[in-house]
Amino acid sequence: MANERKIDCVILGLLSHEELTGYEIKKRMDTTLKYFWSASYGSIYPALSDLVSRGLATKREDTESKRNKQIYSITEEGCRYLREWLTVPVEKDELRYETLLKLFFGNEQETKQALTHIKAFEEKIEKELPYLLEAEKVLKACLNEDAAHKYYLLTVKFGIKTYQAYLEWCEEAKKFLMDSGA
Amino acid sequence: MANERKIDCVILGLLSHEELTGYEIKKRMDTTLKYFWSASYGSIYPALSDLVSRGLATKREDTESKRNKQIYSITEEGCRYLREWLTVPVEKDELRYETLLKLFFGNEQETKQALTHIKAFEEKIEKELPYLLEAEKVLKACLNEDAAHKYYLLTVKFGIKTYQAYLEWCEEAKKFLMDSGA
DNA sequence: TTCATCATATATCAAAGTGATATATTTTTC
DNA sequence: GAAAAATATATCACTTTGATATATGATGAA
Repeated sequence: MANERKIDCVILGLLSHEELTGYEIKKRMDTTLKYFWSASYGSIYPALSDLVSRGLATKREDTESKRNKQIYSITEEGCRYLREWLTVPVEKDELRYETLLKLFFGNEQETKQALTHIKAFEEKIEKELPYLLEAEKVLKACLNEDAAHKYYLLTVKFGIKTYQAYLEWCEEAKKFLMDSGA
Repeated sequence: MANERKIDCVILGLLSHEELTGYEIKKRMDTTLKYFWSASYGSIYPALSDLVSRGLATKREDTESKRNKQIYSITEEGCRYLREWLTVPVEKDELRYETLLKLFFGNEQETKQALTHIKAFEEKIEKELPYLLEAEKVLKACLNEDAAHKYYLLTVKFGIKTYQAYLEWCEEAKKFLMDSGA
């Protein structure tokens, strides 16, 4: 258990809670996991085939719906693999903010440009924060319904804390740039 | 100017301030830019060759040192390219925290495991925060020496703000998990 | 002084992952 | 009933990582 592909672990993590199609997995990525992880179709579909061939998941065709649905489930072996991965220490937490990159090289540009990037960042965060706050409310209300909710709430709280810190920084950064002579 | 490779832009950004070798560029990545960007040798060296062939940078052999040093400089064309990129809106700010992923799937594990991951995260942040605080002090002291320092300080302040938010979250998360019955 | 270790320096490559695109069907909306 | 949106799978060129190989200069301890 040294070099696990992250995509395998995320998919198994999602499947450990419910059966899903590739499309639904992508949706989870773009909503629930969005604030701390992402994945593309180009990694999800091949990974699903691979998981099946390795016996970590199984696939069945959906007969009820009219759609060409491939429903994936985790196997016992898959559960073991996931559990094992969860015990291994975290390898990497990575932040890759183009906003900070453009700001860092800002001496090449006008103060105005820097302010534009900061404002765009601020707006994006302000737009997303309400969803996190709503999620917090919902999760707090149904904390006892599922043991997993406790952990979901923790990741949501992480998002809220950092987003609030971002907004504070935006305020200070704007003030700093405007004071220091635009 | 739609699809710029990020690696080209970071390298040009660094070269816009000083001449550098590939090795030195990697060092900048691992120290100064570390908190919001990263890059590997496997992308830096090919990108440097490519930048030269596109006329955005020039290469000269270092004759003074005994080492096999290839020193790269930005060209006028490269400066234009960089300036142009800096004006284009940010495409993506991405956070990819394995810690949160393992926490999110934590219902599969013991509370103890979750606490272990949180503590490891906390320790890592606590270890790195002093460097950011030191950088802040240094930059504040020599703010007027270089126009770029203003922007460096902003990115450092971003790091400090978020790291402090992380530490607050760690405290709360640990308390929450221990209270909710370990 | 010599030997090991560390830092400097460049280069390459398999593997992982992205982002875009193609295709087709069902469901919703106007 | 036509158009638009959502569901669903699949593929591929391209970017980047992470590991590894190779070699030499600098440092310091024995």
